[in-house]
Amino acid sequence: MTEDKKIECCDITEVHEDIVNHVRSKLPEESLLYDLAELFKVFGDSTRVRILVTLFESELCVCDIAEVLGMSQSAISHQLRVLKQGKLVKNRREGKSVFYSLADDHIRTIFQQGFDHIQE
Amino acid sequence: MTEDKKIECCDITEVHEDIVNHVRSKLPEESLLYDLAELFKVFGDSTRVRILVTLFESELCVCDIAEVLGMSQSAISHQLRVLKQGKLVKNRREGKSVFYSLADDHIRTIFQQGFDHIQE
DNA sequence: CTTTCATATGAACATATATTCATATGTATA
DNA sequence: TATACATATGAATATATGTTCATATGAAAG
Repeated sequence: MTEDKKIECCDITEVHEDIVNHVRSKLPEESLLYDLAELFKVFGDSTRVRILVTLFESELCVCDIAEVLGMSQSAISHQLRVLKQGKLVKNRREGKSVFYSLADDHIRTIFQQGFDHIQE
Repeated sequence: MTEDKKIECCDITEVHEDIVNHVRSKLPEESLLYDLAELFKVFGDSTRVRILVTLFESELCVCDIAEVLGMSQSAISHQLRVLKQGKLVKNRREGKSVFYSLADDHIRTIFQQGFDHIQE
């Protein structure tokens, strides 16, 4: 039952308890929300954002990304690893080079929505 | 001019230099990309994601959010501050309580796209 | 097989950040 | 005014994370 569940804070207990229970019943599964946060965490670094935006234009090898962004090959490589783990980029080998590209198109949509939010 | 700009890595210099210059010219302003990363950084924490999803359902006071998520009032209050700074939530005072709600609807769209990305 | 070059990776370091604890602020009520 | 309660906040702590440096891996060429 729910009536043995008591809310300690907030005086107007009954009203809030209803709302609390309703909201709780509507919440998505914990693991889904965790995964969502993990996805946004990957987007939440300016180096990774810059890499992804760079890849909007063209498939690129690691050293070209480093050149475009003015950063070390190692730093870029580490971040590409994070992006790959998040399934945001894919890569293919061509001789000594490895070319990276966007894994799917949700990224563009999400970034566009992000831009919209910022610019208002 | 551009020809004095030399790429140290990558043997096939000429080809890559073209791509690098092209991509560079298409990149959005640095500050915009920084702000975008800052926005996603706010989304990139499971407590804040859970707070936002909670607010999808209903306006709530701080102690109710804490109750729904099973966390301390202080922790929630600190995170609400971050969300407020990111202009993702707004609040209004009603007596001793402060009610928080979503600041705009981009958040739902962004989260939906995030869910879509995860579930494929 | 050895060398060269592009990329990947482990360790170390510095920085950022989420939560807790204690306490301050602000509002309503006795 | 004094008390109670909801919220906010500063300091401290623990943990996560981004970059650098050194080095390993892997592919092409001599």
